[in-house]
Amino acid sequence: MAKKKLPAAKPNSPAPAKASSSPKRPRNAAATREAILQSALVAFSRAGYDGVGLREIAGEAGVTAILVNRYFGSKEEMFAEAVKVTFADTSLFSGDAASLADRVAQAMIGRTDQSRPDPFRLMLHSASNPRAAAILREALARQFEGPLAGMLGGRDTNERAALFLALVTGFDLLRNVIGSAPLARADEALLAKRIAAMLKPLVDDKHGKKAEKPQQLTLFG
Amino acid sequence: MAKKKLPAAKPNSPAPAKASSSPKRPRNAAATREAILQSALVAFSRAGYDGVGLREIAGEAGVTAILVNRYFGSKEEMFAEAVKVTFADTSLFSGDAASLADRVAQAMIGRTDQSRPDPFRLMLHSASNPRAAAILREALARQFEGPLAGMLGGRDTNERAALFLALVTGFDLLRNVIGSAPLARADEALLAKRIAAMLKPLVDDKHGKKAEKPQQLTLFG
DNA sequence: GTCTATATAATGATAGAC
DNA sequence: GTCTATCATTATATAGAC
Repeated sequence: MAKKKLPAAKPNSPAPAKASSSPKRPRNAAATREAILQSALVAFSRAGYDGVGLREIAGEAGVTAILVNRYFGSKEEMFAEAVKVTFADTSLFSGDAASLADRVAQAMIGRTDQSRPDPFRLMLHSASNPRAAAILREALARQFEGPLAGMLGGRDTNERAALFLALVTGFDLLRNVIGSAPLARADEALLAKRIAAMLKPLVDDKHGKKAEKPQQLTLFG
Repeated sequence: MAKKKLPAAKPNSPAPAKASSSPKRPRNAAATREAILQSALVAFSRAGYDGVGLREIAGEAGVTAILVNRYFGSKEEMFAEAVKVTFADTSLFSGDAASLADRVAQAMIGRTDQSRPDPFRLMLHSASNPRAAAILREALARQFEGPLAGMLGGRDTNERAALFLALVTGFDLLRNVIGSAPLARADEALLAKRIAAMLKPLVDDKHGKKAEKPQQLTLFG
């Protein structure tokens, strides 16, 4: 319906007030850029890189799609900035290492709000695009794996941090993206206990080559 | 280049031999359907539901895109069948439960071939599409969670099976889709040990409400 | 600073020729 | 049984008006 929009509705309206008090039209560049970015955070987290168009992101910010390219250069560059911002909150990995597994497990079972920016959801929804995956790989390494590895003692901290994130991400995938029934319906307290039990072998490392030089870590990812 | 294809190359060729011995043109419907399906298995595993077009799938099978709709009805119906076939191999979850964690961990670290059909890769690359996610949810529950839960004793077998698959899937995501450096470079034997250590708390269940009725499981997912 | 209008390309699906 | 040709839609990105 309305195949090409009626061309006789607004071609020569007298321009009443130059739209100086329009509800959603920021006046300066910085505010417009920020509005677009905030819209992108939510949209990419909800639908992923390929799942949302520039028109949708711009429309939610109250502007048209052209401003996305004007302020960010391209969709890919905007995505890169959105990823960086979404991965900036590392509070999930702060605190003492002893209770890390329990805290993260407890935090993960509460993440069901589909309408808020979320680094794991953003990654899961965008990983299928190779370009997006490359951006996500770097953000994951520098903003998540790195800080998390810093909390872990012992050997192979980067590898153990990555396995830690693998479970967290996989759980989010099955529960909130795929919608696995056993995880969606499970008792939350018990679920958190089981996740913590899986994470703990990573935090208090019992593996690695038992009899070796006790001081030999020079390789950092 | 070649904006609309030169229209003077082959409009009235004399049709030399009716193409009865063309290298990639199956003669009967069943063979053509199977060729398309096999092409779809590989393509969907590599690029996901949204990442591959009908023309590409058909071209790899040696036919044109119209036959996809002819034999499967729509892209979505073809995807559903491809998912079912790709999830049909449950040999990963066969054998004794005692060594399940070690066997699966060992099997996962060897899955790096991007050019073969793979249920986890297929799921990871297609989960961002809501329609594909719904199809994957059902296949995962009936063809993976179910058989795996059947191998586990004790309580909440469906939930523990889902957590088991969460780690396996998350590991595949970070290592082979995102391309996390610590997981891609890690020593494989040590990696398998750590994954098995995370899976074992699920196989030999130590959680669940300790003091309760020992016989009370009537709810099946 | 923001818009309308458009360029270019790719998608899934379909009609009809052979 | 399979094709060429085309439909309608959508995508990102850009040109130029105001």
